Amino acid sequence: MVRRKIPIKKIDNVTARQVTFSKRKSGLFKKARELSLLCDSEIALIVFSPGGKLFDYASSSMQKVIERHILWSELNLEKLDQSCPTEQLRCNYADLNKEFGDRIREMRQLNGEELQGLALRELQKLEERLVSSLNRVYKAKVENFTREIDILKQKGNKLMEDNRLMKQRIKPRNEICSVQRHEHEQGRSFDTSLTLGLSFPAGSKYRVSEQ
Amino acid sequence: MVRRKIPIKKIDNVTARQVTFSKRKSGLFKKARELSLLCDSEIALIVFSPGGKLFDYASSSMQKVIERHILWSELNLEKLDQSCPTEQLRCNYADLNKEFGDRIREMRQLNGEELQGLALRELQKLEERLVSSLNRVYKAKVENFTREIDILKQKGNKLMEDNRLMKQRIKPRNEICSVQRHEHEQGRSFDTSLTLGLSFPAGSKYRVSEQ
DNA sequence: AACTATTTATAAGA
DNA sequence: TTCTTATAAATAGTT
Repeated sequence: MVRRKIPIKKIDNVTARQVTFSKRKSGLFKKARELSLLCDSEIALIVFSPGGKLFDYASSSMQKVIERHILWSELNLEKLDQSCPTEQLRCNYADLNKEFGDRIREMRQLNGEELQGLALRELQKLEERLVSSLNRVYKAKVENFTREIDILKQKGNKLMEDNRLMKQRIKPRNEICSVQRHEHEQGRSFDTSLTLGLSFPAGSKYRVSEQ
Repeated sequence: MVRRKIPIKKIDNVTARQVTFSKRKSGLFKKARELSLLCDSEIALIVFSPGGKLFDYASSSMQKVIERHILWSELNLEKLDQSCPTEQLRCNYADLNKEFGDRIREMRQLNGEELQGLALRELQKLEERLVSSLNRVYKAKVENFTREIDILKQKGNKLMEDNRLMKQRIKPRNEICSVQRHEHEQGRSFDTSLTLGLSFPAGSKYRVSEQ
């Protein structure tokens, strides 16, 4: 783009490539910052150098932008209905979808310069509501997972208590009881010996944000 | 940047802002594509318009770049050791960390033009190995979660079987047995009634990729 | 890192 | 929206 125009294809010379990368990277990040400021738009930029080093920029936070991107990707692909497990959640999503359609149709009927800005604000509000609702759906999923484990533990503890009581009734008669094959496990609380961290790294840094 | 220089702050006029957004967005995406091609670097760009519309670009795939970003963020922040649950996984990470340090030191001792390219390739290989190892660590975590649930179910089933056997021993004697308070639960397989989908949307589209 | 000749990007206007 | 154009900004090659 200057002393001589260069073709846009991989630069073979390693040194020249490194220099160009450094220069153009600065330019790209500057442009990203400027667009974000000038137009008040949310932007994320991730760049890995040819050497594998990471450079990034996010107008708000990388986590936020990536989450928003995930939400919009799922919305656009209309794939959520497949991954929505319980009836309750399915309804939740179906309602949102219907509402979204209704609103879009409503707004299509509006005309005139003045109403365009209004429609835009309506769309933004609608988006906010969708994002917030989807976040609630995701949180419900995570809660379900945790709940399953809790319920399993509870049921296990009840069974152990029953077991213990029945044993007390049987033992005094000094019977050889086939169920004692698991005795070594009795008396411990019903739990596994596994100490678990997070199920997925996203669970720490990239979890769905609180509403 | 032209007929007149404009200050880099939010453009108040809505129309002007939309026009500027459209123009600069094109420029930004063009620059991102060019940098990716010229320097063979992995790039992702996410832009939300002031109206909330999504535009994105990724040199490979958005999923890949975001995953690589997550891995590198965790590496850079050196937070993994805190979220690494089992001793085995902790060792895994510690070893990788040590190896990384050793290799860096090794390469720092190298000199000369010719060796720089070699060192760069070494770094890239090393990066690949780190990414692959971290992927294995994350997969292990997910497996642990699933295993915990399986073990809980297994233990529950064993206890239920014991319970049933003991009951058979007690019942013939026609005793009033306090443990029958849970009888309505007997006979079912040990499980919850919850039908679970994914624990997190990331689990589908943004899960750690297979190695 | 600096310089600078050119190419690109783009703000304002049509 | 799209084009035109005057100018600002970015940058390839050089030092």
